[in-house]
Amino acid sequence: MKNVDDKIFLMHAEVCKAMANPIRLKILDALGHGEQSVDVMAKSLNLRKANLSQHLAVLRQRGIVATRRDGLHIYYCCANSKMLKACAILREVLLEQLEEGGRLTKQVSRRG
Amino acid sequence: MKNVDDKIFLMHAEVCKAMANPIRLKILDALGHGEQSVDVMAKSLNLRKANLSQHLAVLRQRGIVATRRDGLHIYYCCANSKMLKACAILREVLLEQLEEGGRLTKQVSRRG
DNA sequence: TAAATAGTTTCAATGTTTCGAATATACTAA
DNA sequence: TTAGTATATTCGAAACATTGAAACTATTTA
Repeated sequence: MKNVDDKIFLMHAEVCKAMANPIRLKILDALGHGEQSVDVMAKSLNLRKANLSQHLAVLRQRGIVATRRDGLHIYYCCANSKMLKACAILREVLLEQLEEGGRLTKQVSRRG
Repeated sequence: MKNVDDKIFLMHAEVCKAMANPIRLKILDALGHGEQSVDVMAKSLNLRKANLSQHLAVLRQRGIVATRRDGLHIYYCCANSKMLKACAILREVLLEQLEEGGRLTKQVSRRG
């Protein structure tokens, strides 16, 4: 049997794969503010329902989001706030990089 | 021009893509303990050099690792410790899920 | 300079992800 | 039961990722 570390690396890669799409990251970001129905998300993110549903399925399969049905509507929420925390840290780094990049670009154009 | 948020979601997805592979996560984990040469990593991770180099290129292109040459050797290190922090949080969640799963399995088999 | 070592890149085969379109399922109301 | 709304699944095509093998570049040493 495979050891626990290898299993964790595999699971970790699966989670990253699930997050490796800008639409799915927007979905997670939206769910960070509270649960939402597919319908509402489709409108606010401007996506076809079928496509949104496919992305939600990916997140569901990896246990990143959880669902609750209420009548016709299915409400999605983030399954674990620590995952949002991990996302937030990465975004922090990227924002820094973006700012850094902007500053460098300005310096270069000032020189050119 | 695309707005900053969209750009961040795209960059974030790129970073997740780069991390969405168990080999690359093992590489990052190894680099968490300090810089290492390709040669040493190839041996410790039991990978062909060409393949390791391909994975390192993915991490390099996304700015996740940085390099330094010293003579014949090229040393890789993690470019930003916050990224390791984000990885650590995700692994924490996954370890919890794995433990939770194990506990449930035991309960089920006790009942069965 | 040639040979050796460390690392990278390119190519082609194979596998995976993404999407829209069509189809299917779950629930509600008439 | 039928119709209607909300969501999910399946399929096929295009785009993308992963791999080993071979060819390539950079550095050191003789």
